[in-house]
Amino acid sequence: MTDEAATPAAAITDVETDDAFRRRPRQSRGQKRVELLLDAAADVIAEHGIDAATAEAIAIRARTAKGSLYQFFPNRDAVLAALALRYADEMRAIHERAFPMDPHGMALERLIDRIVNPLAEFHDRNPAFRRVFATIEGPADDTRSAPVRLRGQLFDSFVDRLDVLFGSRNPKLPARDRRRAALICASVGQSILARRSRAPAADKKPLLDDLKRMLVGFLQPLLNVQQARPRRTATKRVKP
Amino acid sequence: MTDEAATPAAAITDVETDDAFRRRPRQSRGQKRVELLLDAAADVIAEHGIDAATAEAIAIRARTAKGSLYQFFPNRDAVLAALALRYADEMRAIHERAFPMDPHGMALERLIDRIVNPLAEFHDRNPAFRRVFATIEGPADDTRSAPVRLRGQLFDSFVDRLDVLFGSRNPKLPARDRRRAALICASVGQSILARRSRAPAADKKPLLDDLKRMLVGFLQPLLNVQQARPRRTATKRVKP
Amino acid sequence: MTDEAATPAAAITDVETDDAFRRRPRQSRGQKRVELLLDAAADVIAEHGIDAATAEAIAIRARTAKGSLYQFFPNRDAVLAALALRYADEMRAIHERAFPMDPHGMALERLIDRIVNPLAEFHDRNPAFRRVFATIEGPADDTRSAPVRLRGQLFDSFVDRLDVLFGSRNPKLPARDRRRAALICASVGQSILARRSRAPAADKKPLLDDLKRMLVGFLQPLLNVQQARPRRTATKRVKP
Amino acid sequence: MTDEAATPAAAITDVETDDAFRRRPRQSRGQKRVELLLDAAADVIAEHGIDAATAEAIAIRARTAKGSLYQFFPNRDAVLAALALRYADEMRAIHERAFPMDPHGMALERLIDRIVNPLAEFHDRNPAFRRVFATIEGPADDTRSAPVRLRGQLFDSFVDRLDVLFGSRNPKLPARDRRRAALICASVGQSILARRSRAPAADKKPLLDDLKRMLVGFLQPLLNVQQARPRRTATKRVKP
DNA sequence: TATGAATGAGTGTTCATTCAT
DNA sequence: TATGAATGAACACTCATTCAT
Repeated sequence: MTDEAATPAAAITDVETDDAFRRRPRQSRGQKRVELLLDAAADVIAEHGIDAATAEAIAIRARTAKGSLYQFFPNRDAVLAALALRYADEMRAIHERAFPMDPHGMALERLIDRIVNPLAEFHDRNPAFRRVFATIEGPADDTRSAPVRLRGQLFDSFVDRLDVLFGSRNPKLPARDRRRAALICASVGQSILARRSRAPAADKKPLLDDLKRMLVGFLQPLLNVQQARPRRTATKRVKP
Repeated sequence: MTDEAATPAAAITDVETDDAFRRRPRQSRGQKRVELLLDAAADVIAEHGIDAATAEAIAIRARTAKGSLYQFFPNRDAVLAALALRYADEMRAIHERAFPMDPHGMALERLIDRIVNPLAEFHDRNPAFRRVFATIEGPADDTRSAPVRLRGQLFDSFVDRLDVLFGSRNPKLPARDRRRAALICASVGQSILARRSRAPAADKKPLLDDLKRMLVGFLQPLLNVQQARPRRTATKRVKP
Repeated sequence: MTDEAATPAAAITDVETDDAFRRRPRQSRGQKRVELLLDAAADVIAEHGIDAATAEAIAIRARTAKGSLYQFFPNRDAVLAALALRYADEMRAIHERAFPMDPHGMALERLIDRIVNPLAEFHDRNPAFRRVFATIEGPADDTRSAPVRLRGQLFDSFVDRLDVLFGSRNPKLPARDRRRAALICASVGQSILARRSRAPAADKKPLLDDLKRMLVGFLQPLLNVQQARPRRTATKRVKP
Repeated sequence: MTDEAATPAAAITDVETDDAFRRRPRQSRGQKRVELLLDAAADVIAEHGIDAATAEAIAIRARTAKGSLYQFFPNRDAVLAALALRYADEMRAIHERAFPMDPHGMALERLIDRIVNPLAEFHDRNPAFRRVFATIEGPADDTRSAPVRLRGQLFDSFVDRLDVLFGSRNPKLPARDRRRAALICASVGQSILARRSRAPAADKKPLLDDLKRMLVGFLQPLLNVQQARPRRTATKRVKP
């Protein structure tokens, strides 16, 4: 179980670790500057989109000289890649907490709550994330840019997690169906959560409820086959 | 009824009609050239992404001189806008056929089939569409480019259509809930259809079925309330 | 004989023909602009050295916008490569005239005159050539720049020519010695001619004479072994 | 005699003495650091060319911080200038040993051996020297960099030495011819020695022999006039 | 003092748009 | 009118040099 969960988690973090930095900053000043630059990049992306996140725009936003950016990053894409990595790290932490060790004893609704709620909060908190990394666009070109590649890896690792989870919930479910269900849930979740974050405050709660209801409705027939489980003596039926 | 459908349809087409063309070509010669350019733009976008759709790339793909492009379009964005318009036109035709005059007598499943199937086919046929226009990213900046604006308008008009449809299916449904349901369906549909088009052939059918099942499950409680009333006693057909 | 001469001649011209141009200019205007740019590059190099031949400096010198340079050349190095090609073409013409079809009947002094004189004139006329292409620096790095590569190829093809010539003069001369002699003559010639072109006018003639005397002295023992040739009936000893 | 030799020797060393060092390091510690930096610069130049010898590359190669470089040198050119000075010092030592006190009693061949051999060895040992300082390119611009200026001075001082030497060998030789001969010998020597150092091992000895033979042949008529006097009648010496 | 971060002018390159032919 | 050249503003990236720690 731990292993199953560990693999995809690692997949997130190992993304592009190699050349993400031109040189790892050795003075605390540099560490701070790197964070500043990533924050600046996120701000620019959030406000003006990824195409506006030029080296200069990022530098200006970070109140830094353009050259400083290249002290730590080999090129502009590396900044975005590092930003993605930072998101990936936080994502991993969220996943680690969200995906329960033993999901068998948990009602589907609660399970979904546990996963969806922190993701919703994450989307709310990171406009740049939803703007760049919560997109559907797929690979069609060899000149893939780092952010696009990372976006795919982030998504895939989330699908992996769901895949494993669904498998442990219903081992009878054929692998193909399981993976497809995972893909759909990830896709729908990403899509609705991104939209929800931009919705007026009044719609946020209902949108989240609707998403959950949709996922429950979709997953129920796939995962709850073994409804009458023997080890539950007392009633306490989580779901009627 | 016709009106209800016409309004959002018009919304799609009237988008940017004013300056989209520098000079509306009346001769079929020019018309053909425009179509060629739009085809070329779509091809380039499909293969290399929107950033690669430079004026020169489009012209080369269309086997035309760069200058000719500006004979018909005031600027590069106008090309993309025109492409979006062309998609919008086809979309409108699809909607016109898909959204039935009298949806009352139609089972929800059939209704969804009617709308989703042609859209799925449309996504399959237009890789450039899903690559650029089937994205979530929303407006956040004044310097927004035409394609982004149009993408939003396309989406909104689809939501409008669904909104109207849902309203005619269940007039009791509060406007706010209705619109939200429409938004969710549009968002989910777009997301899954775009992904489906890039999926391996074997997955295409199941993905479509899953999407439909998901939508039915989500809409059933919202739209089928009135149907159940007369035959309430016996059957309880809601979910076999 | 014709073949032997043709091979190295071709070697000069085939240098980098492929991507020297981003796009071959199709209007006569463009042709002129290309020539202008090459002239400008040559001027800048002649006056300020190759490091000063920046894209901007060349453009300014050619009274052109910086961007125009990239209309015809894929990058800055390609300009220098094209310049080298132009030199190579002229060189080839010079060689074609200088290297006689049948050198057997010609005194060594005359042979050398025929080769050295036009080269001296060429060096005089092309300061940029001697500044960049008449240098010794050899390969030591993979990131070879086009001009350096071309410089080597130009030199090598000249050595090839001499090699062939020496071989036809004295077939008994071992290939290794022949090639070495060719290398030395080319190297010495290049070195002295470049220096001569920068010398005060009064020194130009004596420097040329000295170079020739040096070459004659060096080559005499290698090439004139078969001194008593039967087909020369009358005395008319060109060189005692 | 000592004076004659001393003047050009001094000329080599006095070059740029003033500002070459920002602060002349008195502690052996600093001295060592300076030597390390110069070694590093030479290495980088030898391996990747002078353009690659950036302040950072040199510092990294010297396992030093970039800032330390500026502790000892006012700017990057000063590093190269100091390197040139170091070469000049070694050169001067070589010259001091090579240029005999009384060359009158020495055969021309031995004289040339004495000068050429250590220079050949020096070229072999110092790839950076031949890469940067053994070039023909002459001054033509005020913005000339220190290395170029120094390269010229090194060469000139060698010419001076030869000039003096030739004068002492044949006082009758007109100053103009003498200086020209010195120039030619220096130029040819530099050119061939640089090439020889990059030649395959098997060619090194023959190339050196050829160079010597060439120089002997060239200088014989100019310097050995007084020796030939007694046997003038018969032989018809090649060029009196 | 030694280290490595900060700075910004400069260079190569792209590309939308205009213009001459 | 169609073609492709001309233009210049923008952007990515480098590197000598200065500065804070």
